[in-house]
Amino acid sequence: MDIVIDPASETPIYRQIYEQLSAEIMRGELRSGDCLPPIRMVATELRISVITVKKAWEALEHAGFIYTQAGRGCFVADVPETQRGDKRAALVIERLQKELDYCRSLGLSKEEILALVARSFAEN
Amino acid sequence: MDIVIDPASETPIYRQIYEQLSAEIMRGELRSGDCLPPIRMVATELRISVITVKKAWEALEHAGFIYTQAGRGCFVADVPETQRGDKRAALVIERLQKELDYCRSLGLSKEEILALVARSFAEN
Amino acid sequence: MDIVIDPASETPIYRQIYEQLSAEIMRGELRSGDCLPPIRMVATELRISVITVKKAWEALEHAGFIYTQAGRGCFVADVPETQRGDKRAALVIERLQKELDYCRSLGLSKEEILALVARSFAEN
Amino acid sequence: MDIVIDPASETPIYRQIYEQLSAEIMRGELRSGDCLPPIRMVATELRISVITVKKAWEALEHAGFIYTQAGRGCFVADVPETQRGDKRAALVIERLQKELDYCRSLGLSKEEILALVARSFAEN
DNA sequence: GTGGTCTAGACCACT
DNA sequence: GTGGTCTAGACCACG
Repeated sequence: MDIVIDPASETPIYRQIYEQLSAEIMRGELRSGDCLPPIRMVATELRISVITVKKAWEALEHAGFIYTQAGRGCFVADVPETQRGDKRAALVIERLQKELDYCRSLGLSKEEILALVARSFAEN
Repeated sequence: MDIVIDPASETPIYRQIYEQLSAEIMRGELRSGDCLPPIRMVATELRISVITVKKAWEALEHAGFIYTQAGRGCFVADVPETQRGDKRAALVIERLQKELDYCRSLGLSKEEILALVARSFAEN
Repeated sequence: MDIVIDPASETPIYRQIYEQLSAEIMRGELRSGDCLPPIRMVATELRISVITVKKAWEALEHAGFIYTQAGRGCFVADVPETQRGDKRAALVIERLQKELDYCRSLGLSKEEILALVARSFAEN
Repeated sequence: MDIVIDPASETPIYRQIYEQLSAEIMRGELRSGDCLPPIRMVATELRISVITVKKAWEALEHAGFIYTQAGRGCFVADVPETQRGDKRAALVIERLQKELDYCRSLGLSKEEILALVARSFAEN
């Protein structure tokens, strides 16, 4: 469970956590039933407020990625393989679509964008 | 000079205006020297506060897209053709790159992303 | 009577005119009794509003540099040689003093400032 | 962090604040990483509107003197020692040069100006 | 608690 | 008429 925080980023910290954990769950790195570390511990390690971690956890629970058992902790929920594709799509497609539309509004051509995509996948 | 506001959007109104106008300037629809309509008029037409329009204008001036002559009005600045490409790139590539990286981190394949791009350009 | 306007400058146009004309009078280039050109003519030549020229003229009259004869025009006032020094001082010393204080507040040393002064006089 | 407001001054309040704080940062009195007091507190102490303070803060951030972390506060940015000289110069030299040129155009001699400089540094 | 956004409305300087 | 500044006061997102 790696989480990297960029305090200078425009995206709020709790959202950075949410995006990274949800991605790990969908990639299968965190498996159904796995227990998440206590929020106080995460907060200490990341040097951020407990409230912020709590907010990220809530977002994850709300989206169905984790569930809470009062007094015991938080666990990774069971996301059936078939649903993962849908979730991924729901998470990302709208955002990407917006970004692409913005690119087009600036006059970027389809070719230019395709080149960027290719580069992104070539990098690693 | 078309501006469309979405009050429900997460991105602040003044930023929506900024993005649309900067895009129009970079596409060359608004030409160097063109006089922008008075902020009060824009405010009335868009049914928003003068101050919100002013904030957008300030952002545009700050970014070098327009310049102000107190008492006379605001004018489109001279953005050399060669710089336009750079500005567009600087504005958009970083954002798009981030989005693409996030898509990949969710496990989206290159093919899935290319399909989204194709769809975006097919729509209109 | 040369006047050069910089529309992009922060100092208002009427003040640019005021400063240049008052300087010309104090240097003796415009002499006591000389008739100034009609404001409409000045406005046309400088491509600015008549109102702006009027404002500059009023400022000059208020400061005692020119006087108006209704229906005939505006004339350079009689500024005795002895008074010129005082007027110059009054005009400029306060402003320069402020500027120097600001330089000091930024930590500029006396030597650095003296170097700037020397350079200013060395240029032409 | 001393700020003194002169409500009677021609220079806008937010600019007075900007100039004083930027000077303190460049002199090294406010150090990189230092947390600025909350804008509402500053507003209360100076008996001005929060918005006016915010405007000053925005100008400082825009110029790279401070950075903001929403929800946490504003912090003094890291201005490398080497850049400080440049920033100071860029800020002040142009203004001082203009002022000196104006003095010369009024016929002030180099000696007179040097005397003013000497006096400015003799005062305190 | 912090800053970010938006509102309505006033007054001033400049053209 | 234009933009520039300042006001008071509200609501939201973030930590």
